[in-house]
Amino acid sequence: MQNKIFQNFLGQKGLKMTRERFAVLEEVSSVPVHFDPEQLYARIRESGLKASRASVYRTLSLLVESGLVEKVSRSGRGNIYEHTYGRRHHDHMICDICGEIIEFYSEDLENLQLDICTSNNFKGMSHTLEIRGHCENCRR
Amino acid sequence: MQNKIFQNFLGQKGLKMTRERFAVLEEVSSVPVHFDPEQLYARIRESGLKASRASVYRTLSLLVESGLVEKVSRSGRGNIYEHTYGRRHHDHMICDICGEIIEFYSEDLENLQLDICTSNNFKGMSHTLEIRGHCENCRR
DNA sequence: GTCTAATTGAAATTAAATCTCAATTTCAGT
DNA sequence: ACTGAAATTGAGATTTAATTTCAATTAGAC
Repeated sequence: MQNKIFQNFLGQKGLKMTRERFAVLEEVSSVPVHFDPEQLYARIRESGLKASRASVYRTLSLLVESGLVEKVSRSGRGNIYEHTYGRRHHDHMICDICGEIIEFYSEDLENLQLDICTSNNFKGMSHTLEIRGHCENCRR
Repeated sequence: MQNKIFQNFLGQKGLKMTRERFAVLEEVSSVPVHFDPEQLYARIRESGLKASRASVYRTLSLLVESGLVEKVSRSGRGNIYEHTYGRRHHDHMICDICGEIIEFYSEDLENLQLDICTSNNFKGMSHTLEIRGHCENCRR
């Protein structure tokens, strides 16, 4: 599972699996799917776990590198991350009014992007598609 | 042209066309297509024009609202904007290595997004697609 | 020209994220 | 289990981006 994955990732890079890194991964698993670093830090403090703000940010970067977490958006002030372990890739619609985040996935969309990368001789590693507008509820 | 457009926009909102706002729009027109607010501010200082940092940020928001400027990305630290007057919508590939920004446009991609919005009962107003990876030059 | 509401700018403030560096911890090699 | 080198940590300082404050100024309707 994800602990093993993270441990392998760290091993490959000659990094150590510390108590703090474990705590961050632990909390990432229990936090809502979309979260921001400060939220995560606050929750770690509340739960018995321990990791400084610096470690939270540092570990978050490693988790992104390892593929367990993705940076979702930078619409507002800070970054929003999401826990991606066991969830397939998807993109987001964000309601400008109520802030709701709707996830969607389209095979066609993914393929189209691959084609576009190919024809530009670009090696696409990741992407973010964010559609902003008004959600179902706010359309009235 | 764009001055008129901005003026109309301001008029409609009961806002005033000030020297400072004019200066910002002026400089947006001469700056490279992709720019960040601090760059813009620096260039305004250099040229004879005058507008405080606060006014630059404030005006930039208005320009986005008016449609003359778009927020492109928030990949790194600050926001990147682009001047969109007279240019059609497009998306971006950003090289993780050298930072190069490649623009692209795909009718199919746009249509696909429309379909996706429709089937989610979402009224899409704008979107940002950012593909990150390695550009042609950096692939070796 | 007058008047009022909008706007400005300098500096303080907020907020997110990163950096510093002495003290601590991990873990590979024994 | 012990040791030592190298990685990691945390508290607080720092950086950077952006926003806010508010008294003084200015635009523009009348």
